[in-house]
Amino acid sequence: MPIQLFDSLERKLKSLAPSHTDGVFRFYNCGPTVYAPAHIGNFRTFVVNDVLRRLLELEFGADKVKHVRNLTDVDDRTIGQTQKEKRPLAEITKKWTDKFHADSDALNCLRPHVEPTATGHIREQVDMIEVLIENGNAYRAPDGSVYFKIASFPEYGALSRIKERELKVTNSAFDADHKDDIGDFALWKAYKPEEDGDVQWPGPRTAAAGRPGWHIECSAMIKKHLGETIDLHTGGVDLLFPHHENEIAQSQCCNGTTFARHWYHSEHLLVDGTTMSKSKGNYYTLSDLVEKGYSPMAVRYALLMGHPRKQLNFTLESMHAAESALGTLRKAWARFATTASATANKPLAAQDSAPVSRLDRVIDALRDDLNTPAALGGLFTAMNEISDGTATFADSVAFGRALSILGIDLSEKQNFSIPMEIFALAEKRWAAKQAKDFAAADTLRKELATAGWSMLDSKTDYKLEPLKKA
RNA sequence: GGCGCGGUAGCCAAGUGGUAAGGCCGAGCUCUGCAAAAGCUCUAUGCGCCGGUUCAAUUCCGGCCCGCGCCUCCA
Repeated sequence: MPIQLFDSLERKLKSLAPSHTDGVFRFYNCGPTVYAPAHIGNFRTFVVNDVLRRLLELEFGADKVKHVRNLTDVDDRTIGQTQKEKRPLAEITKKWTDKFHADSDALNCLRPHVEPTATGHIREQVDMIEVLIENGNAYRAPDGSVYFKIASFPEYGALSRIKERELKVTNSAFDADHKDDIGDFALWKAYKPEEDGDVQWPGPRTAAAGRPGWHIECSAMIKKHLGETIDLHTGGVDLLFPHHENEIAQSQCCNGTTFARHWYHSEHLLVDGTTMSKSKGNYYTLSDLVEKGYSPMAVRYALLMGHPRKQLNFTLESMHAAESALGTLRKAWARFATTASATANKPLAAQDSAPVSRLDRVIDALRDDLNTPAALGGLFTAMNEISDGTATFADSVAFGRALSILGIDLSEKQNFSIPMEIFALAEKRWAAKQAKDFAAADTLRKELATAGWSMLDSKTDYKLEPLKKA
């Protein structure tokens, strides 16, 4: 069964396969703008793409997948941030790039093979813009900016069906006030001293100095790192229009070939039933959730609980469910891993086929349009079957493989430290318990709870855990 | 107004023309000084509403109600 993914352009499921003779599957995922911490809605897309990357590597081979994801490090928002903070652009984008990497790592997302930046590809962008001007697809505006002329590209709107839409004409849509047509978009923005600080580069021939428009960076970086035709282009739905529509226009007019053979868009993450925004105060970053006591792995799990092409409503309750589910998996795996080791000496062939196929339902669910909730369900179904004490070595291997495709790391990472006074209280309680002074032990347990800690006894030992914050 | 998506148990969620995966929560049992943990067991005669097609619909068709997203900041 090949990997099938919904194609946003043709609006149907299509099989994925490399088209280049080298057999390398080329895919590009639109990355973050590094002017602030990425929120978990952003990470939904990146986690989904990470599962896709892992699945592709399983399918085509680890060395037969080339994954490129950009960093937008110059645009209205990054520049706006430099003005707000009165700091150099590079300093701000470095800070948030580092944070993005740290969060991605914590979420167990594989780094893309190439992570190009917009500022690192000014030359490539200018080159493309010049070709577009020469081809008559772009024009210089009076202020020295350059715009793409959508009327010059008949297929414009195929992806987003923009021709069937009514463009809402507002004043802000005409912000640039130099466009010939409301649908035209900026390829190059002329330098504005009062807004842009010291951010500017020499522009395309005939244009003013300034900076690239947002859309052109992806077209230029894709051309450089993946070629003129790529096998898959992904991103969040919000990028479908205008960003991806514009990329198609730019690239196809410049290169004269099909830009992306397949388009895939993941849906929005909602919070409390509505889209995330700072003004609504429903804006979570990874750090926010870690601060509340949730593990990054639980965040990843929570982001995979919904089908990637369906809106997913994120709540703290779902975080709790994710954390619990992860705990169940962790304990079950530990349990049957030990029973599996007992069978490890048996010949593999004798125990291979059936058990491995039990876990195939996880991979199969993923192959079927990246159905992550079904994959997670399959994981538990298999787990329940294996947990009856009959787990074999092959089960254990297959289970581990299924987990790794989902990028779920079950190793326990203690992300808290125990303050000395808490440890002292716990020791005191343990001593009281050993002395069978249960009244004192209970009082101490309450004290620990008040301080935000829970003490878990076993026969010979105890464990301290912080209570979850609301 | 235009484009699109969704409504399945307390919550999340998959799925199929032939009678509902899975997770969380909850309950019961075992275990246990307490509290947990762990293990086992249980939890939708029904899939927004109304019609239609069909031997059979949650699954197809039509209408309606409700929710959400997008329409040039946006993963």
